[in-house]
Order: sequence, then structure tokens, then C-alpha cells
Amino acid sequence: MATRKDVARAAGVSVASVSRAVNNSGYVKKEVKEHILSVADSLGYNPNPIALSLQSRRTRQLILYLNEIKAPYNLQFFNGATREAYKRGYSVFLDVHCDFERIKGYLVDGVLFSLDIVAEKFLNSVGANYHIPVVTVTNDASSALPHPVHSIVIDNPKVIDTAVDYLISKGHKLIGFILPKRGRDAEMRLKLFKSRMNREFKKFGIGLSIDDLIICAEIGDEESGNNIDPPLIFQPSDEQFEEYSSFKIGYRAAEHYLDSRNPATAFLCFNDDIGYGFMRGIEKSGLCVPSDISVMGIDGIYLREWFEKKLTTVSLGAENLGAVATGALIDLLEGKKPKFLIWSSPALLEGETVKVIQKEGLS
Amino acid sequence: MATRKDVARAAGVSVASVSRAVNNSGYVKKEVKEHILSVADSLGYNPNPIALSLQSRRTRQLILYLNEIKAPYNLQFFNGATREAYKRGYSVFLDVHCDFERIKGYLVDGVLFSLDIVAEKFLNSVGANYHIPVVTVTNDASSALPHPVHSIVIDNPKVIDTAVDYLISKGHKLIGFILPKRGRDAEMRLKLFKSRMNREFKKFGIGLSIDDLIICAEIGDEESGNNIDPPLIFQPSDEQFEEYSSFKIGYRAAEHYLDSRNPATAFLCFNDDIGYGFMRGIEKSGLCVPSDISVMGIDGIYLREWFEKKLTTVSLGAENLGAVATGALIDLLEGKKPKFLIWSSPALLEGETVKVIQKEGLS
DNA sequence: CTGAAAGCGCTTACAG
DNA sequence: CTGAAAGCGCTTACAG
Repeated sequence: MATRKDVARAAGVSVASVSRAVNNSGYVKKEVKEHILSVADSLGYNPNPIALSLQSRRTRQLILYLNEIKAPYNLQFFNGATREAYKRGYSVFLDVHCDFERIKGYLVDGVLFSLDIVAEKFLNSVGANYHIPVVTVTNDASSALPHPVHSIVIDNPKVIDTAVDYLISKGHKLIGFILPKRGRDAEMRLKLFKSRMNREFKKFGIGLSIDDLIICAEIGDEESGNNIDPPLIFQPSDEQFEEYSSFKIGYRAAEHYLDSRNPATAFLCFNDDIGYGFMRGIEKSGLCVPSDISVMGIDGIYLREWFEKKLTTVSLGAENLGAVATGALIDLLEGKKPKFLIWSSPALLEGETVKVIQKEGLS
Repeated sequence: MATRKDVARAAGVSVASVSRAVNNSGYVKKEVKEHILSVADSLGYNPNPIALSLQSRRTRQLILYLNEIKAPYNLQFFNGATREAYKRGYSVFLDVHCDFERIKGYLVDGVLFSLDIVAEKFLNSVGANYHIPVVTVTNDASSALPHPVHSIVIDNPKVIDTAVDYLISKGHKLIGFILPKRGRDAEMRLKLFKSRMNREFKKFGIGLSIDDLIICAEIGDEESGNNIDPPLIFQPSDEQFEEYSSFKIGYRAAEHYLDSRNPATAFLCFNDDIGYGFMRGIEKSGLCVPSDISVMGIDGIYLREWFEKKLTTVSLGAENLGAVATGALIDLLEGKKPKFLIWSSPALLEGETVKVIQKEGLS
């Protein structure tokens, strides 16, 4: 590889002039510049990006920590992040190992999280003493991260309302909620759901407790006593949980449902993965979605297009969210003030999994 | 950020000693070393990875060029690549934009391709004058890349034989093949399939031409005259092809099938994505897989677990393949001789999409 | 307009 | 065992 020294020698000028010619900066006589450039070209010279980085103290590389890449939502987030980074001359690289200690050796200018539990884990460990700009997406505006970081808040009240509004507009009153057993995010959405449904139950004069319509599931909760909690963040060593996914939680939820007398006519699921898992479990028993039970998700995963039945869902626009988070981080790095704070564009995507109920058909 | 100079000053030693202490190299008196390390620690000192890279002239970063990340096969390949890289202290970052010119500014030691058409495009453009170690996976041992690179060859004859053996063992004789209209890889598999089936047809005494059992499809081939070929490699600007996928090719193939009098009892599909797209299209018409028609894929994508019906397929072990390719590239970078040349471990994965045919039921 | 020099943060022979 | 010096490949004031 030719260096600027080789070019300088071959062109009979100083290295400083080569720099100026190549960077199109400062003064250098037109003819000299052209000569330098042609020499550089004939030598196949490329400025060494590492040296440039050392000089400028930035690499234009970002890291996105993700707990699970096969989750469609995460993949879409990454896709959006990549796209925005590309536009602005950055690269984002993905880390699913979440071995945070390694960041000290990484050539990155900033850190992205798509989930605040991962961000929190980082900030409570390595991030406590290793300071680097961080942007995270959070489900909860009130969640207090250990260090002040720029966060983009998903407007969950609006998400829940959008979903419930839709189900009600289709005649559903007994609406259930399916969520994983653990996770602050899940609890937060559940809380919003319950407070909304309490109001509806009063309005409709329904005497049931909302709690009777909730299904909480977790992988491995079938063998009582043998309740292993899968880690929320996977390490490469977590071999036994390699196939862990929300999908399986949904499947398990269907088993709970079939064992119960849950009177819901429709279920809102914590996310689409759970929704599809639930549908799989339901249909295995011979029941049919939506004729026997309606299902709705949250996220808007791209796999909807691949499955045999499109899930009705509230899209969070994961790709755009990834792009916006990345844009905010780059703004931060470049000294601009990031624009977005609240991510408030849940969009209802109609599918084939919600039945229209006749008003008089309700008990 | 503290630098080694700060540490040297605070510890009252030279920068050289700090280096030796931190790197555990060369001689430095035990007490001095401990003192230096404790000072470094209290200052929160971390060696600057960019400076280290400039010194060592390597970044331990690899790039994987992929034409489409949402394709499950690619995602699995990436996953495996990441895992192997992690083990060996490298990172691999993903580039789906394939804007090869940018590589000159990237901080990478080597390049990975999961597909030789992408590798070829690289080697014919930027890669022609920009020399950097390259490893690619190829479907064709005889494919001559413009520059000698280390390639890992998928044993396609064995893949095709494994699939055909299986279908024949289930009583199928009239076996068709579904492939995209374009692509050297597809043609190569088709050729292998045809030569194998020709032998079988002779053995069975079947007088048909194999060609009558082949379905070639492409997105957009429904409106005759309006035949836009989607690019094989997507650029960020290819907005109209954003949702392009093999899946849709399979769907289109089903439409062709339904319009035809194709006598096949089973189809081997170029890959699983096409297989699932084909099933979707078939089932939409009211036909049923496998009772009306059997379908088999190639790849072994992880989404098999998510779909309502598990596709019978020949797994290529994409994750392991990604790991092996990455291992080979790292070997190359570290001056070791890479081990693997032929990737020859297709594994039959039984699913629910191939029917067992009675021998007497055949025409 | 151009070049010599100092510097980005680190390493590693080379003297001592 | 330790430090001064040169070097990795580049940039950028500072003189001229």
C-alpha cells in the first residue's frame, strides 16, 4: 500500500502538499495539485483510514447492542439504523453478544440500544466509567437510567389506545392481553391496558375483573418447579436458550388459554411474535383465528407478509425508529441537537385476525 | 480520556514503561508495574484502540457484504460469522448497501461474501485495484473469479442428490424443480437436477421430458411486456424493490403452476424461501400441501420453526457455513492456512410437506 | 503557494 | 530494568 510519503517522493513535493491536494483543502497551485493527484492515482494511493481516525479522533462507526437478532423487530430496527448511518457516512455494527467490556477495544464513536433494559445493563456495568455517547429507545418515559442519555420514547399510551380503539370498533368488549411473565416493558403496557379497559368496562357495565382476561406466559413454565428463567440478554454461552423467542411464549400462552375459561373474544398481544406463537398454538387445537378468537399484535413485523395469515397489528415503524435513533446519535456526535424525543406514530395495520362481532351477539 | 502520557506523568515514569506495564510485555520491575497499573486504573485509563490499530495495522474488523439481510439464510450466515469472529476476538460488520467504493474508507482487515455473484461484482469493480483478503462461499467449484480468492464450495451435487434421494424414497418419480429466472446459482442447481432426473427417468422408463416439470418464475413476470428485472444486488436507492424476496418468486411460481398442466407430484425448490412462497400460492387456490402436491426446499432456514407447517428441506447449515467462512478469513489474516475448502454437509430435515406415495398410485 | 515541524496515542528496538 | 527516540500514516498551524 502506497502512503502519502510515497506519493510525495514520486511527485517531488512535501507530504503536506499531498495532504492538501488529496483533501482539497488549503492552498496548492492548480498544476501541482493535478500532478500530485495523477501520481497518487497511478500509485493506487488511498489515504489510510486508521491514520485519519487517529487524527480526527472519530471512526464514524456506531455500535448497536441487540439482545437477539432473529427477532424480526430487532432486525428491522437494525435495518433502519444501517440505512440512516449509510446516508450520513457512518456504519453501524451489530453486537448480539452484549459482552460490554469489549467496547473499550472497539473503534466506535457512539452506542445505540433498541431497548432500555439492555441500555440499563450497559450503563450499570462498563458504561458507568466508560463514557461514550449513548442513544436508547425506551418504552417508558419515566424510566430513570443510571446516567443521563438521550432517549427516544415510544408513545405506549397511544399504542395501547390505538389497538383497543380498533378492537372496540369491531365490536369487541371482552378484550384480553397476553404478555411474557417478566420484563418491565411488558408490565408497563399491561398497566396502560388495564387502566384503559377499566374505563371501558365501566362504560359497558361489565362486571368482570380485567385480570381474568390476562394471560402471562413464559417458556419453561409447563414443568412446575422447574422454572428456569431464560436470560433477558443472551450470551454466546447460553446454548440452552438458543431457540428462545417471544414466539414460543405466545405458543405457551395458547396452552394456558386452552386450559382456562378465559372469556375474552379478542387478545391484544405484547408483540407480534407472541401473537403468531399464540395463533399457532390456538390453531393446533382445532380452533380458528379469527372465527373462534381474534388476535392482535404490536410492532408490525415484516414477517406478516410471509405468514399464511396477516396479523392485525399496531406498527411501531421499527425501521424508522432505528433510523431516528441513529440520526439522533449522529446529531449528538456532530454537536447538533437531536430532534426527536417522543416516537409517536403508531399505525394500525389491518390484517385477517380480527373478527367483526355483531353488537347483539355479546353476552 | 486519559492517555498513556497522563499515566506516565502521574506515575512518574516514562511512557515506554507504561506501555510495558499495560501490555505485560518486556521488562518492568514488579513494584513499578503494579504502581503504574494502579495509577492507570485510578485515572480510568484505556489504551486508545485507534492508536493500537495504526501501530499494528490491523483493526480486527471484518466486513460481510450481503445482498439482502431479511433473507433468513443470509441472517443465519451472518449470525454464524459473528459468533466465530467473536470467539477469535474479531467483529464483523454487515453491509447491505454493497457500495463497494466505500470500503477504502472502512477500517477492515478482510472481506466476506456469502454468495459468489456479490464477490464477483466486488472483484470486478473496486476489488480489482484495492487489495484486501477475501473469502467467499461459492455454489460452483468451477466458477472462475477475476482474482484468486479463498473460496468455500458448497457441494451442490450432494445437495441435489440428498433431496432427490429422499423424494424418490417416498415414492415420487415425477419430481419438478422451481427456480428463479435469473442467476448462475439457480442454473447450476437446475443442471445438476436435470442430469440426475434424466438417469432416474430412464431407470423408471418415464418418457416425459424433464423440462415439462420445471417452473421458472420471476417477480413482475405477470405483466408481459413489463418485465423489469430486479437488481441482483440492491442499492439503497432501489426503493421499488425493497420488498423483493425469493418468497415472492415462489408465490409467482405457484401461479404458473396453477395455470399449467405440470404433472409433477413433488417440487424441489431452489431454496426454502421459494418453497414457502410456493406453498402460500398453492394453498390460496384451495389445494393442499402435501396431500395435493409435495414441496421440498434447500437451505434449512430458521423460520421453519415459525411457520404453520415445517418444510422438508436439505439444510446447508448456514450458521456453520458463516462461521467456517469467517474462520477461514481470520486464518488467512493471521497467516495460517485455512482448513475448509468444500462444504459438504447437507443434512436432510424432515418436515410436513412431502407425502408418501403408494407405488401403484403412479400413472 | 509550499515545506519543516509538531502532534494524534501508541510500540519497540536501542542505549544505558 | 528503564527512558529517549523513531515510527505507524496522516493533518495543521507556523514560517517562509
